[in-house]
Amino acid sequence: MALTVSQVAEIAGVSVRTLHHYDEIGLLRPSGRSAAGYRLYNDADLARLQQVMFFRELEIPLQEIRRALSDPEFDIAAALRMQRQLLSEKAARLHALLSAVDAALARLGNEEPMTREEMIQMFDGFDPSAYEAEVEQRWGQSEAYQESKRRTARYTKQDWQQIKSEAEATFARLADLMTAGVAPDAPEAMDAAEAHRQHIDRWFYPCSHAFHRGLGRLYVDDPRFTANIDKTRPGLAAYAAAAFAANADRAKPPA
Amino acid sequence: MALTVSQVAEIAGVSVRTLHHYDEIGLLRPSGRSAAGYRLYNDADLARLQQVMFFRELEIPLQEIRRALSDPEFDIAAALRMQRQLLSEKAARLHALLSAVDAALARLGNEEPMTREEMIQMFDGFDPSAYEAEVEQRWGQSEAYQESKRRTARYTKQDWQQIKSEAEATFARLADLMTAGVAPDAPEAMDAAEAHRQHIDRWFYPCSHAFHRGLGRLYVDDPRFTANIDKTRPGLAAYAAAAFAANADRAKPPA
DNA sequence: ATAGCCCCTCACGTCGCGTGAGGGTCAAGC
DNA sequence: GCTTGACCCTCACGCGACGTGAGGGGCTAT
Repeated sequence: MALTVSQVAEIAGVSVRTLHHYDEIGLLRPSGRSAAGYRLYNDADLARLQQVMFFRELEIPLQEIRRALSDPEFDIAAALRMQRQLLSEKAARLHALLSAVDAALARLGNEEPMTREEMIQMFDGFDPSAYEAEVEQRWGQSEAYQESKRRTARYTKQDWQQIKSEAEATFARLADLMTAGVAPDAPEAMDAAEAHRQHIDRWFYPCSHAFHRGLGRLYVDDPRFTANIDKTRPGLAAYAAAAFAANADRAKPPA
Repeated sequence: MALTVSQVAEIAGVSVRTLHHYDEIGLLRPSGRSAAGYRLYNDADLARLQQVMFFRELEIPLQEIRRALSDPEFDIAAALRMQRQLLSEKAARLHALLSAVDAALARLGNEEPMTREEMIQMFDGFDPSAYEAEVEQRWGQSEAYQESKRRTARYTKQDWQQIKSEAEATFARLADLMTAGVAPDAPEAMDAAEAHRQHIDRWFYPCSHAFHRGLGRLYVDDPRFTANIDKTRPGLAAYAAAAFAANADRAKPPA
């Protein structure tokens, strides 16, 4: 019943070198050796290899796998949850990439052999250079800002169009409410604020209610934002800020 | 307008070391140096960095990116298609992993602290040991077989259920056509054959029309396959083989 | 006894950087 | 004019999970 390296390798679909490696780092030591020093694996070794491969497939570092398998107290659930989180982020990133590639291919299909410059256009569908430096100062190295930069770098032109129209829609909704004389802490206004928060959360960075309230303040404090927003309707920036704050209070009432 | 490493790093969201590295390997050499030897990047350099980051995000090796950017004849479309394929496979794999993790977590939530052995069960939802040796002989070390082994090792129990029901559906479709007296080279039969081919292609290995034809032959030549398929309806294996061949001819007519 | 395939142990290579070590540069404040 | 601190430079080793020989022994069959 004792199997040699190549047999185990074949069964498990890994390379011989991989088995050597796992032996070296103490992740999977064969239970026996032949007289000539050949590694000999029994059923228990195979079972352990299965476990190793499971965790490896989840992209858990080998060292951690080793610890996990040796520690009977190891919290598998916690590890799985962490890993799940990591995997779903990776998946989301992959989907964004796929649509970026599709967009690129679509263009390639239609017209002339798209230049590389055109391709890049997809990636700077908006012009960050004007605001970027100052935004940086205000938001500093905040997590949110970093995350936003990471995310936005990946959006395609199509994405940007959708983002823009969505953003306009939420502000239009707020503008209508304002014109109708609805108070910014009315439920409808708060709902519109919430829609905006989710928009940010979806497209830019994880946006808590508290953070959203801060964003509202920025809209009135920073003349560039104020000017841009008040183009839709004068006073909208202040109205939006009040609605954001009310919505934040609704979610987590002030102490 | 000339930027130093840290400025470029900040803008692009990469590390200084990364820029050093890209310089070292000739992927992105700054267009200038200051008197003191500082790297100085201009707008063209930034543009090139954008391109590099685009391809890098697609997980293309840096060396290939370098070649791509230096070769004006480089077929971007082909590269994108290849990369798309690769990415979508990765995404599929990730989703399988996610559901595997979810399944594991679900069990963990309910019952006793699930044993590792239970966890592994997910991974051998089917029993390949019975056929494996012989299949190996027939298909030998073929690329397809290796690829299939690699892929199938990763499917979860859920996946297998879906695969199984999909497979049954395609064979049921063929069985219906056969009973209805439709010729195996009729369009409907060829469409059903094509559905089966895509099923294989999706779940097991890249399955060309030619390869699919060979698969059909295997279904009639190998009594184990024949018996299993003819359980649904006697003669179905032969009918399927004929339909596969017809479908292959349709895709690429015989010389 | 020879051939051919298996096995072993070093040990260096790969990729995309991270992370110092050791030292020069530059603008600002004292 | 000198120090401070934030930049910049060039080596050069480290990492993670193996790949890929090199050099040598073992096993089995003809």
